[in-house]
Amino acid sequence: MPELPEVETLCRQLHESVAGAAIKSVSVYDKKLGGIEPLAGRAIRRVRRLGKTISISMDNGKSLTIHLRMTGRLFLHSQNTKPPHSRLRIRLDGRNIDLIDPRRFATVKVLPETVITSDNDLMESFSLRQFMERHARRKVSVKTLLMDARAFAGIGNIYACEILHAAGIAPEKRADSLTPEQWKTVLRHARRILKKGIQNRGTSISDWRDLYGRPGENQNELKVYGRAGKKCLRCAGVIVRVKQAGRGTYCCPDCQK
DNA sequence: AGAACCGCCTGCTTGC
DNA sequence: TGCAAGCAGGCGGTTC
Repeated sequence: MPELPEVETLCRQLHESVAGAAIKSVSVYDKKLGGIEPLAGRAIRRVRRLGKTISISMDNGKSLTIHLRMTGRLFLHSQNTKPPHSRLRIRLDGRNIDLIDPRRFATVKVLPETVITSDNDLMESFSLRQFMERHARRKVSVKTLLMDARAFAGIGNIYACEILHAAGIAPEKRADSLTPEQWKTVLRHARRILKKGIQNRGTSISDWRDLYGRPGENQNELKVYGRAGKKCLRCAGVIVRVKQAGRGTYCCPDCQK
């Protein structure tokens, strides 16, 4: 599932490959996506990430925004054939960007370009003071808070599990019970883990692929996610999988307190 | 107001 | 072997 590192990978690759290109046409293959206003003739200016959203800004002051949700991918290719589960195609000069999405949760919109200043993105600007004021006293679990898009941009289930394991904090621990020092520890590990995820072009635990169809390499770095029953890599414990707020959560009961 | 829960989807896994 | 049920989960909307 695409989280911050996966979406950042796609945005960097898109910007590198298609900035300056002109859109020839856009085809929507899935009615569920709804109508997209015409984009033919527009030139792509830049591609950037806003949380987990991909924003492709064009030369008319609007931006094509894509959210991949669970199983969405973008695939840049030059074939005429339609890949399985392709829901939308953006045609450029001799190249296509296909939105591939088996579960059909992804969303696509054309929105006016807005100057958005996010203050909750650990890879961009993040205000610790504002975070402490707004969220540190909340009664939700620390894992739920890590995955709350208002508190942190782009952190999903896999990276939340990894961050809490690295920080030695139990996922069900209440957010309001962490000291400022513990939050600093969490944020330090979060930055490190997200950065490494980007360097590794994402975590290909199931069907994640980058813009060119290549798997990422960050699955080799995972310390807890998907490792139920295996030995903890930090201590002598055994990783368990528990259900928390409806999501599979991996942690080590011995070294996460 | 804040926290918990629901439903959207479909491919894969599990159990009989 | 085959088929149905169970499961996965981001996030907007609804309910408590």
